[in-house]
Amino acid sequence: MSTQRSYRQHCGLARALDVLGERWSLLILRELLLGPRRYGDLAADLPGIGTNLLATRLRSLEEAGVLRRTTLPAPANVPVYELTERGEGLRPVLEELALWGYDLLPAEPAGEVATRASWAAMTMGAVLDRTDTTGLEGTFAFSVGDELFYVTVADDAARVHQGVPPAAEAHATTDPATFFAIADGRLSPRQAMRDGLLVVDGDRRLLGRLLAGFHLPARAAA
Amino acid sequence: MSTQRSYRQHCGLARALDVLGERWSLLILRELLLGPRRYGDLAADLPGIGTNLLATRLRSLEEAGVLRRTTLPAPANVPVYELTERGEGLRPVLEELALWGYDLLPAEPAGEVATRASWAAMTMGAVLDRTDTTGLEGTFAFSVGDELFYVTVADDAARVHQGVPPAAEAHATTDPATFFAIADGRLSPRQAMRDGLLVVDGDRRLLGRLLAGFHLPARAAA
DNA sequence: CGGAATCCTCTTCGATACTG
DNA sequence: CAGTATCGAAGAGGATTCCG
Repeated sequence: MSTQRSYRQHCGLARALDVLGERWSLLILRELLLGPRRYGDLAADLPGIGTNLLATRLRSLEEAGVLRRTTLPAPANVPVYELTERGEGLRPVLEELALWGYDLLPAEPAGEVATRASWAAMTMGAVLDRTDTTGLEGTFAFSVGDELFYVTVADDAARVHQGVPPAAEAHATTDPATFFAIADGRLSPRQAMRDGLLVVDGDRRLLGRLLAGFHLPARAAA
Repeated sequence: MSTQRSYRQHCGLARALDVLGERWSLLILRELLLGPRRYGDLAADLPGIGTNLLATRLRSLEEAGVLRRTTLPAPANVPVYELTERGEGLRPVLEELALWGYDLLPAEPAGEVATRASWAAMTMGAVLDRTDTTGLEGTFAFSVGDELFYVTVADDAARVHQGVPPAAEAHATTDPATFFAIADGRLSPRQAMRDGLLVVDGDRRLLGRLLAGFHLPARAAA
């Protein structure tokens, strides 16, 4: 079938791009960085991809050993796609590239642009992952609109996962507008709580400390 | 002209891919990581690109502020393309991605595959850049077949540049086969010198120490 | 109903030829 | 030397249909 288009260069970068360089591939992997996902959820979170192209990309990424198709343990028993270890190895690359691109992003979403709190959270996770997190260890759940995700801070890795954690030090509930306002520093968590826009269950102090590091990057001067 | 195809997602990664995600773009930037290049040289080092596509990419990358078109100072006075600071900011991303892809590369170039010592050198530079280089500071020139490049090791940055350095601690001359054999550890520099396959001018000891760190990455087990 | 394969149109790519 | 013009081939996007 696929003629396997290739740059035909004996070079690591060219080889990486042979595998990852086609349209949508890295965005599929971005979604999987948040955890295993179902086909339909991937399609929903990648508006515009078209179901045929999603299937094609998933197949070629699976062939390349970057992701695998598997089945969630009972009682879920649903088929999902998840990163392999090789795919997980792309996390630093995708985080760096996201941070680089964040600087090119307009301050406000303009026009018909899809927005997800979890995309911002991934960028925030990249920031947190590059700072000292001692004393912040724990799990922090977020409900933002209809999105559910959580942040885990361990020894020296910070990760954002989609879904609901088994347990958490704190659970924050808010709406997207408030979430983004806090994330880029326009609103303090303290003020948001006072106004009833941010509701926190659990360890408020620790969540407050988390939010000091879990935010969008400073933007370069225009 | 170009409808500026975009993923239309308010996400750093998606934005980065809007700018860099099209075919050939990152390979053009790879070439520019080695220094300013002329249009014709880019075309020659990217076999298969097609001159129209090269022109289109250069234009859009210039518009994105990743590279600029400029003129080399007299007496050269030739037009070249070079990275902007924003483009230079992609170096860590490209190095990480190249290291990731290097692992997928077959041990031997198979079939009709272009090979350049400078591509390997870039990967080797990425390795060197991630190790401690104290005591290795200096400039080291290489002539490999018809390729000329040099490695600079400063405080804690190692870089590979195309061309001839103003001055160097040592100058190594060899053929591609010997260079690759040394680079991936199949041949010791010492042995290559004894066999007359590697000729070194200047500080042999320091060059020998450089080559201890300037090599291709260890390959993951198959 | 979720997970794809098919079909059709439009855009992009690749190769060569051509021009200032 | 540094690009632009052109054109057939391949890829992407969208809707619909098929399969379990």
